[in-house]
Amino acid sequence: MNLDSETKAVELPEDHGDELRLWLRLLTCTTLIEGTVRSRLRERFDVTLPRFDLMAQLDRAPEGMTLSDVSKRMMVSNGNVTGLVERLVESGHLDRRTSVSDRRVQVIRLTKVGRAEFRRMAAEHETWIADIFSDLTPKDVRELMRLLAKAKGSAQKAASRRAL
Amino acid sequence: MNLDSETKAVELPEDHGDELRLWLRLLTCTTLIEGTVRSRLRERFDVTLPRFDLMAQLDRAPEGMTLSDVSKRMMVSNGNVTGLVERLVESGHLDRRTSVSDRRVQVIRLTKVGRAEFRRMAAEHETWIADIFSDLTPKDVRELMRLLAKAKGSAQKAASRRAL
DNA sequence: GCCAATTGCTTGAAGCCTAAAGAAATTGAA
DNA sequence: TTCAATTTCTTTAGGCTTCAAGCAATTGGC
Repeated sequence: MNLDSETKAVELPEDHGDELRLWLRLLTCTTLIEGTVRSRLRERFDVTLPRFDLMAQLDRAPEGMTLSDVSKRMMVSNGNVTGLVERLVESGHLDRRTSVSDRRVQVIRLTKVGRAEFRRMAAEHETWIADIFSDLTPKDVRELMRLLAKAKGSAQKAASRRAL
Repeated sequence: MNLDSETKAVELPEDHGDELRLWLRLLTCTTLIEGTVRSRLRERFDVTLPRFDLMAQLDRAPEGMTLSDVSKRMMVSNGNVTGLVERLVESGHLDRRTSVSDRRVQVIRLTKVGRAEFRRMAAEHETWIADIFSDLTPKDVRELMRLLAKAKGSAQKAASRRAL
């Protein structure tokens, strides 16, 4: 039995430098792309990224979504969604109504105008993303998808461990 | 000569769905991890993520940095840095002085207290990150690093193309 | 030296975001 | 039925963030 190795595990700090560098690189990539997308959305359509993201969620839900659904999907706070929705209703992109079966619940949908405008933006948005990743081969893309899925699973597990 | 393939390239929309899904997954991963780190920083040290990030930049620059340097490194606006620095000077973590050679320039550094506190936070922060990525093998980590580096390069090229 | 352009930073307006507290509606156990 | 617990959403305070406009200092071409 090797006492040293046991002692080591407890007393010596492990080397987590690689993971830290991975996190920083992930963050840099995302920040870079997010910034590009944000400024293009503003220049071309005078819309903010959070508004675009919210409309994207609703575009996939023709029946509408509750504010809680949106909050979970976008991984932002409830209060945040309340404000975002308020502004998008104000600008005529969203329709909001109280659920008949539960009067606490607000159901929101894209208006006709909102949907048309989103589709127009989304088409162009997709080409920006393709441009941003244009140096990656299809294999790179697949491999990144796979590894990020694994990373996501790992992060979710860690988050739920913490939540206890 | 294949006329069809030329026509296709111009008239038919290409399929960029994979790149879009990759972007969404990248964003989800980052948001998830960022949220975990933010709440742990708040719970354990009552500090915000932007403050931590700024201190991390300064920890690596014993000679100090100018606000512009910080702004570029953190990829945030100048005005943002002005406010962040203001609050961290106020709380005694940062020292700020006007450069003698150029009176427009503000040089900021960690104070003794700021550095000590950052080191304490950073040590724990590193273990959180390791925990978050604990399902990834060393090979996964290497491979992700490589592919993200490639993605970063691609995104930077796209951003500079756009800037013209 | 002069002054136009540039650089570094700050300010102000608007919007995004969180955490925490609170209001209103629903649920479910006794 | 009753009412405590839960759920859904809003509100508030504080901080983060961007963009655009503006001020002050420096630089570079003449």
